[in-house]
Amino acid sequence: MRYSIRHKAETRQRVLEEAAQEIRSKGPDGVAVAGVMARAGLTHGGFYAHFDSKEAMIAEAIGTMFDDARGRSDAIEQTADPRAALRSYVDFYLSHAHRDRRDRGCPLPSLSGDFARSGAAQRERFGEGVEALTARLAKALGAIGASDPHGEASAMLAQMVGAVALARAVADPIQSDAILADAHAGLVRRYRLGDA
Amino acid sequence: MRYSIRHKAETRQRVLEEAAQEIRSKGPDGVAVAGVMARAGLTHGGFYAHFDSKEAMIAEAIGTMFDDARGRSDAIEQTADPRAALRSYVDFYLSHAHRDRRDRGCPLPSLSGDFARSGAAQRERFGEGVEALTARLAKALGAIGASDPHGEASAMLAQMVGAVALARAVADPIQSDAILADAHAGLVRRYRLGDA
DNA sequence: TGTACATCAGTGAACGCGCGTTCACTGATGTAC
DNA sequence: TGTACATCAGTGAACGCGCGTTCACTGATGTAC
Repeated sequence: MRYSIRHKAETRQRVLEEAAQEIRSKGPDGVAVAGVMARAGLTHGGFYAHFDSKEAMIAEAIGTMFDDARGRSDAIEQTADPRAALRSYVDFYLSHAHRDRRDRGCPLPSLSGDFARSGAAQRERFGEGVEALTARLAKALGAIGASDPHGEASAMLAQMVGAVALARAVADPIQSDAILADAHAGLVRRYRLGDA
Repeated sequence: MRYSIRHKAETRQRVLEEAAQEIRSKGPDGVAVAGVMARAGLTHGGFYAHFDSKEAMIAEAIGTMFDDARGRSDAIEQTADPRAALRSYVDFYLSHAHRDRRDRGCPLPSLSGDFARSGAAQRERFGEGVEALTARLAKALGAIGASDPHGEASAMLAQMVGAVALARAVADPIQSDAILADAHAGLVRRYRLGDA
């Protein structure tokens, strides 16, 4: 064996992370194998030593994106006060920073349109990501006394995803800010997250 | 002059309508000039007699899509009872039929991700479409006594757009149905649209 | 310890295909006589 | 009214480019002696 056992795995992971960023900022169709490899400091020819196809890499990169998202939503479970946990997640999700950094944030608002058109494998992973996030929100909503925690978590997530998706797509910054603020106000009022 | 004066304009309109459908089902990057022309019963060579470029055609087709959407939301203003109008629009928007027919429905859930990545001209048109629809919902919400009609309309639209976008992207039909139902239940409860 | 060998991650040229765009040509039909 | 002509929407072959994929090759380094 030439390189250390971990060497290949590390390269692969680096490629996946670059891919995950590019997918979020350019969409799955917008990423080019050669571009992702170049960002990882490699040439495109080596790609197939790591992945069977571009499509297979995209499917795996979805996993990487949701791992990132999971990291951010960990705080929901780790914060003792569920109301404060929800408030801080909603604050983050509907923030200008989250809207403006497509390459870093939650994959749901950027990519639901693209994945609606893609293959079953990718859509299954996407569905698992949606469910995982919904379950975390549901736990917190249950803790503050929601009568249908999972259903309300699902509706809450839809509202945040839709608001960020629309806020990113409109050209006018005032309109965009208002879309985020309106969704934020609605959620804070509905779940009494104010001053939490 | 060879063909009647209207002949060319009619052809152009036919091409735009086919393009609007293809954009919604395949995304702007997924549409091919040759494919759209073939659907309109033409060969690809004639395309440039009608449009300067593929991009120019996409920009115009966005207008066509919002014209379609405007047609569907006309009912909100034309129905006498605002609560019934809202209920029927929410029913339509969160229906299985709307989820399953991407090529016909509202362009917001399918395309917000794509337009977040596109040029200013296209995003401006998109923003106008969002605002027009929000204003219609706001009028009805105002009529049923909402305290901040425009803000609540914006939050309501975000929730519907997010729910349809997610419902289209997940693979599992049970999960997908649940996402629509949860958003629907939330809106009906919040605005007392039950049995309207 | 030092040296030869084997491995295989990574290189870079090449191929094929799809697609946007161009262009010389066609032929249906409105107009002029 | 009928006929020749001019126009131009539409045709279809061709071109160039980007990109996914393949493949023969390289060279850094772990292992065996």
